[in-house]
This record gives sequence, C-alpha cells and structure tokens, in this order.
Amino acid sequence: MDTRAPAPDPAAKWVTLPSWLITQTALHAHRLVTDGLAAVDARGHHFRLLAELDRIGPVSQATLGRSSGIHLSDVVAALNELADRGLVERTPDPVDRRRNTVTITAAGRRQLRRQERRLARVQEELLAPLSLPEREQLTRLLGEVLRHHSGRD
Amino acid sequence: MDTRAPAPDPAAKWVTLPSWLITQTALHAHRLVTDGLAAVDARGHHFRLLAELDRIGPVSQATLGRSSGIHLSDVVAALNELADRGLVERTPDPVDRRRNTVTITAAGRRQLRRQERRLARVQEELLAPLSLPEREQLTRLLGEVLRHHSGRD
DNA sequence: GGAAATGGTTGGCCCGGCCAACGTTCCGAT
DNA sequence: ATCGGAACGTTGGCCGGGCCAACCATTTCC
Repeated sequence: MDTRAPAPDPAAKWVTLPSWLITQTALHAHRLVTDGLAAVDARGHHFRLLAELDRIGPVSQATLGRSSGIHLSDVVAALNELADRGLVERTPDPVDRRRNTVTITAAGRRQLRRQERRLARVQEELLAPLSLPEREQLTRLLGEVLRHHSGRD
Repeated sequence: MDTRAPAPDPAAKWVTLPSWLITQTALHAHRLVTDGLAAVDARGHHFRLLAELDRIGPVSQATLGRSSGIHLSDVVAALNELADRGLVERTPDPVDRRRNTVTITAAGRRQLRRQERRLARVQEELLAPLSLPEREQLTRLLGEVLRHHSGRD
C-alpha cells in the first residue's frame, strides 16, 4: 500500500483547532529531535538524564527521575542502556543501601556535548520559518501555557 | 512508589528549548483532548474519522484515511470500533469490489456533535492563560511552523 | 519494635504513528 | 486478451513516551 504519513485535508475545520496545531507541530518537533539524537545513538530519555546528571552531579535514581521529569520505571530502563554504553556509573550508596548513586562518566559528558550540539541545530530547523522576534513570541506563549498547566492538573 | 508525573526541575536549561516547550505543551493538550473524548467514549482517531466522514460524505477507507491523515491500517481498526458502536456503516462498493464505502450514521452524527462540543471546551481550557490576541498569535505562529514542515518531510 | 514511607526493579498497558506482508480486485500497456 | 503492476483492505507487529501496579529491601518515624 501507500504506506506513508498522509497529511490531512487542509479544508477540514479541525485542523485549525489549537490542540491540533500544537500536537501536530509537536509531532514534527519530536521527529526532528528523535532523528537528531538517533544520529548520535541516543533517545530523549538519554539526553534528559545525562543533562540533569551533568547539572546536579551524582544522585540517586529517584531524585534523578524527579529532576528530569521521567517516571522512575523508565529511568531504570534508560539508565541500564546508558550504563551499558559506559556513559554513566551506578554505585550502591553506602549510607543508604536502598539507593544507587548515579554518576556521569567522562564519556557520558562527551556524548552529552554531542547531543547538545545536535539539538541546537534541531531548534534552528524547527523554527526556520519564523523571524527572531516571532520565535521569542512563540516560546513566550508556550511557556505561559505550560506554566499554567504545570502547577496543577 | 511515587507514582505520578514528576515535573522537571525548572532550572534545567533544556526546559527552555523550543522543541521541549512544544512537545511538552502538546502533552498537556493531548491529555485534555484524550480526557475530553474519553468522556464521550471516543478517541482521537474516532473524532477525525467521523469529522471527515461528515464533511466529505461516503468514501472508501483509503481516501478517508488520506483526508484525515490517518494510516490505513489504523483506519481499519478505528472503523471497526465505530462500526461496532453503530456510528458508521461499511458497505461493499458495487462498482469497485476492492473498496468499502464508509458512511456516517445518524447516531454517528450525533456523537460527532458531542465530541465537537467537548473539544471546544478543551481549547478554552488549554489556552486559558492567554488573552484573545495572544491566542491568535500562537495559532498563527504554530500554523506557520506547521505549514513549513508539511510540504516535505 | 512495628507501621509507613522510600528506593529500585520488573512487567505490563495505552495512544498514536508507522511498516511489512498478503490476498483480492482492477486497470493499462503490450 | 492477457498479464503485470497498482490500489484496496486486513492482520500483526514495532517504537517512543507516559503511566500504573506489584514486589522486595531498606530506612525512618512513632
């Protein structure tokens, strides 16, 4: 068959619903990010975890999950993959034996830099059609909406 | 354990990346839409299919999939569910026996109205923190980005 | 000392987007 | 007129990201 992503008929009225515009734009953004990260053998979770690890230093998996907004069960899985690649180290916490202390390795930091470079280019690509003030407008508005829906929902 | 959606630490620098803002806002939008539709026992695909069916009249599944931007294999599944609920009718096309002609029923149209009402309220909820001109700005900018990434990728 | 909370792990579900394979039917070019 | 390629419908499967439940070990609080 086809088989490819068909773009919906622009005449449909629902394609102008804000919820549609946002989720659809997000789909493209997600694709760009996914592809960009895949080019350095990573996925979204990997980046977020490494970035937080680099920012806040060695922590337990639970606090890492909290500060990166990733569900603990997913943290476990992603951390396994990162550890397999030697980008991260898991060592038992001597003071609290329930905990694993997770530390980013030098290789992990290098990989993080690669990912950051990649993602920077993705932003450029994503917002290509917008002028600089428009980009700022957009991020401001999105930030506003996001903040509103973050405190409580 | 927790178990709840943790919000990432706002101090992380990656939470200001446009790609993050968009996908994250989309997550909230998606939740609102999903919940709204679930309240009338529907999902996104159902709405899109019914809406297109109502707009363009009886068509084959393939063209329906194209005009609603849904992969054919997913159209089949969603159509099964709609047919089970009596919201849609599948009749073999006499002139081309490969095709099924899909028609929205009266009940389907009523259900569509319910969904539309629901979704209208979702938009309100989603954009609550924005003023009217801001909402227009946002939809304009998103539309722009979306258009840019739709021609080709 | 014992109940409750916390940490890690495993296994599973959902939605939406996608792909591959297969049988049926139709159509166009030779 | 035939025969190859294309379109149609269907099934079954994969992926990413978000989530939940259950479970055991450990620790903290009463």
